[in-house]
Amino acid sequence: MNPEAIQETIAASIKVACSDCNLRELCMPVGFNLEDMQKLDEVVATRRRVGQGEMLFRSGEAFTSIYAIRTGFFKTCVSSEDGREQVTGFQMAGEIIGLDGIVSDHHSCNAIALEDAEVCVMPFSNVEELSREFPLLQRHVHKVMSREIVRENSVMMLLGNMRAEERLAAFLLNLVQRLHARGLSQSELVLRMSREEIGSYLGLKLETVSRAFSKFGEEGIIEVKQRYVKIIEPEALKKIFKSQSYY
Amino acid sequence: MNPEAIQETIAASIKVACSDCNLRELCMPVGFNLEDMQKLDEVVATRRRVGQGEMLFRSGEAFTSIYAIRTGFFKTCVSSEDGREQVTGFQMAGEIIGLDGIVSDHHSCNAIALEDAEVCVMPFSNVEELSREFPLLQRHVHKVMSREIVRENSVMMLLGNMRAEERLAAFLLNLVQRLHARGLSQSELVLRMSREEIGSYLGLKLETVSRAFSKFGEEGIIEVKQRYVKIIEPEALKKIFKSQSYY
DNA sequence: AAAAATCTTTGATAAATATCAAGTGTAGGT
DNA sequence: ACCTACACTTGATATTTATCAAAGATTTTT
Repeated sequence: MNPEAIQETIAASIKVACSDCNLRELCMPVGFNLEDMQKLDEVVATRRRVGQGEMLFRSGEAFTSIYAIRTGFFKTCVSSEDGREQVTGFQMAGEIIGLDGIVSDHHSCNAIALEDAEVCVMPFSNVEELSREFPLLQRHVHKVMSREIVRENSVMMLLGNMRAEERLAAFLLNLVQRLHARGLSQSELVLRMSREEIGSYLGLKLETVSRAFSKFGEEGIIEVKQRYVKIIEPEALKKIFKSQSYY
Repeated sequence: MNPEAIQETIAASIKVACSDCNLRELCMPVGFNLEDMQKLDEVVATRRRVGQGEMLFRSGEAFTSIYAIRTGFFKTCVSSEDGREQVTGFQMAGEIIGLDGIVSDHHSCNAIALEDAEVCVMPFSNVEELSREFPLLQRHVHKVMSREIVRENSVMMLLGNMRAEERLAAFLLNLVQRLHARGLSQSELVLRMSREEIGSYLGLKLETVSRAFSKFGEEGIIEVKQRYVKIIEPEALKKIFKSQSYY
C-alpha cells in the first residue's frame, strides 16, 4: 500500500457525516429531519486530500463523482489543442465541482488545488439514487447545476462586455462576497491565485491585471501588497463594475 | 378569451406526445419501452407559439417551466444594469432553454424568438416528479444541464483566448454542425441572427464581425451574401479555429 | 544565508479591435 | 412598386490591451 492509499483509507475510516458538517448549509439542502439527514450521509463515500498544485480530476478522465470542497481552494480550467488555457472558475469551501463530467461520462476540464485541500467524494450514482428518494436533495442538485449555468452567464457578460478594470472590480467583489458568506472578512482577502490565473479567468494578460491592481491602489480604492488585498472603498469598486460605458 | 389564449387552448388540445415527436432523439432520452414512453408524454403540459421577436420568458419572471424547442430559433441574453446586453446562446430545435431559472425560482435571462417558433412547455415540477420515477429521464436532465455547463466553458475559452476571426470560425462551425445533426446541410446555412447579435455573443462589435465575414469571403473560405453563408473550405475554418471541442 | 526560481510591477511599443462616419443593400409596409 | 427602416459593408482614426523588456519582490532551494 503506497502512502497515498494509506492516507485515503484513513480519511475514509473517519466517519464522514454531512449531518455533522459545519459546511452543511452551504453544500447541502436544508429542511431535512434528523432521520433523513442520516440517510443523506450516504451520499458521501469518502474524503480525499489534494495537495497544493495537485489535480482532483483532469480533462479526459472518466467521470464517477462530484466533489464538495471541505477546505482549500481550487481552480478549474480547460485547455485547447494548441495549449491555450482558460481558467473557468475558482472554487472554495462548500462549493461543488465536477459537474462538467456528467454529459459525456468524462471530465472536460481540470480541477487543480491552489492550496492544500480536502473534498468530500460523492459518487454521482449515489447522488442520483438518493435524489430519487429525497425530492429536497433532487431540487438541491438541480439548483447547484443551475447556479453554475447562471454564474457562467455572468462570466460571459464580463468577458464580452467589460473592460479590464471593470472585470477586476467584479472579480474582487465576487470573491469577498463569497468569502464573507463563509464568515471571513468583507474587506480583506489573500488571493490564492497568481496574476496570471486571474488574467486567464478574466480574459486578460497578467500585466494588464497587475496594472489594474496598481491603478486601484493609486486611487485609494484598494490596498494591495502582492496577494494581500484590502478593499477600502467597496462602493467605488461597485461603481466601476456597474456604470462604465464600454464601447 | 383573447386571441392568444384561444391559440394556446388550441395548441394544448392537440395531443402533445413526445412518443410521436420527430425530435425525440434530440430532446428526450433513448432506451424507453413504449409503456414508459407514454408515461413520459406527461412531462409536456402544452405547446406554445412564440412569434418572431417575442419573448418566451424574461429576466426576473417567475420560473415554472423549462422549454423544448420544436421549431424556430431563439437567442438568450442577459443585460446589465446600465443596459449592456450579452447574448449567452443561440438555441434551435431539440434544445432545452430555461434552466437558468431553477436556482432562484426566477429567470435570469431573456429568451427571444429570432423566428416564429413553437416550444413544448415542460413544467419543472413534472420533470422532477417523473425524474424520480424514471432514472433514464433523471440522467437525461442531468446531462442536459451538464452539457450547458460544458458549452459555456467553451464560450469562456472563446471569449477569453481567441481573436475575432477564430471566434467567428468557431461560431460558424458550431452552427453548421448542429444544423447538420438536424438533417440540414453541412455547408450552407441562413443565419437567423444579425451581425450585432453574433457580435454580442462573440464579444465583438458588429463591424468587426462584418469584416471577418468579408475576409473569409475574400479568402474563398466561405461565400457570404448577407445572412446566407456557404462554407467552401471547412478545413480552412477548422484551421483558423484549432481549439478543442466547442458545443 | 546565499542563490535560484518564480511572481509581480512598470515602462515602451505594437497589435487588435472599437469608434466614427459614410455609403450601399435589403426587407417590410403602404 | 415605391418609400422608409434597418442591416450591412467599408474606410479612417482612436482606444484598449497585448507584447516585449527589465527590474524588484517573494518564496524555495541549496
